[in-house]
Amino acid sequence: MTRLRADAVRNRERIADIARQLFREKGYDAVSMDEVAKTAGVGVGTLYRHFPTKEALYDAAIQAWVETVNAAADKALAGEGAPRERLLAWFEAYVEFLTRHKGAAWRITSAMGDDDSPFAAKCRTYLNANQRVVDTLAGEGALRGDVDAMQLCRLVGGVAAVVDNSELSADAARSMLAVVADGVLAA
Amino acid sequence: MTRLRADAVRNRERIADIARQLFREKGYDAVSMDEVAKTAGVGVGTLYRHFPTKEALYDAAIQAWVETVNAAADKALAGEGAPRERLLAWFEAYVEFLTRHKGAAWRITSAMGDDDSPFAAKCRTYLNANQRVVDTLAGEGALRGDVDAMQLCRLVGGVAAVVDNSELSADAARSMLAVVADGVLAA
DNA sequence: CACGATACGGAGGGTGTCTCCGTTTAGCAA
DNA sequence: TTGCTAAACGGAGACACCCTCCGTATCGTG
Repeated sequence: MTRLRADAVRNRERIADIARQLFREKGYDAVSMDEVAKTAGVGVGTLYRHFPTKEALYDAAIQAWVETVNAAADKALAGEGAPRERLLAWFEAYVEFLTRHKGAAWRITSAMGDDDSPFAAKCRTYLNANQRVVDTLAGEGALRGDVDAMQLCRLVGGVAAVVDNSELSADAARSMLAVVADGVLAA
Repeated sequence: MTRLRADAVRNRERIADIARQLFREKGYDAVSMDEVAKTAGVGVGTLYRHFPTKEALYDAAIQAWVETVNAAADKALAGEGAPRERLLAWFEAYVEFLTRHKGAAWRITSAMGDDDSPFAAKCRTYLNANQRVVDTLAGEGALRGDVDAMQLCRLVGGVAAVVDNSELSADAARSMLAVVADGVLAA
């Protein structure tokens, strides 16, 4: 295992930073690899040396915020409110995560259950967080028997994708999430 | 208003037929306009004379089945069962419609509320059908007060998109739809 | 049958992802 | 410091996609 050259490390980080900004402002489709390269002041060859595909670059660009998802789940669950409030708090946090980068919600939710996707690692993290939520609330007897974490990922991810795509208001998102919450909570 | 030439009509129909088959088998992205043209035995210019964009061709290709959606809504509502059964029957029919062509569910659900989309007409039809379902069940006092048809289109469309994309089983679809149904039915 | 309006075909323009390879440079060793 | 080699760089260009343009062929009417 040979060390990475210093200039390579610098470039990799600058590229990921630039890409993060661009993707965040414009969304996945509206940013071309040429644009990322030009903005970062490197050739496209350099881009592809560091990130084998555009999706891999995207994955790296949106990496940082994924790592706080578990903390967010804990925070939502730790509240004192009724199960419904805590579940909704988690749902809203989850949607907020997924919609932080335009186009990410659908891409990630699409990749759920696909081990070959560049987003597979992120999906596992999300699935895990949802699993903890399910376990906690089920332990309190607050959920219907047949709720599982993957299903929740898909339901809430689907809502997030629609909210992101149609640029719906937070209120509209909340009322859709309330439907899902009421559907999984014990009657 | 001059008449259409006979060969033009023939070509238009053959193109739409071929496109329907191809899109249905492979999904929107995996079919190129060149492929449609070659398979139909025409030049791409002819394609674009009849359909101004790929999305317009897609819209035409999936047209036929849309026209039966109102009948499907009536049929689902006409049943004798409890509101929950009838609502679920409608949801399943709706998802079955949207997933009949790979990739259509997300495209159409994305276009909800966008009057400029090539799918705007389809969206209105779908919205209408959902509105009738909402009106009927609300008339029976079976729904929560704040349910509206657009929200339902988005929720069920989101589920359809995920089901289509991840090629989920009918059972998996049903259990997700049950969550949505329980979330909108009066407690 | 002749002729004008209509339709056809496919080369090619513009843009996107990704590859290939000649050139440059970092970093170590003498 | 200097020389050398493996690593990294840059950007031309291959390939695929959607779509346009215009010269050619065809329909259908007078």
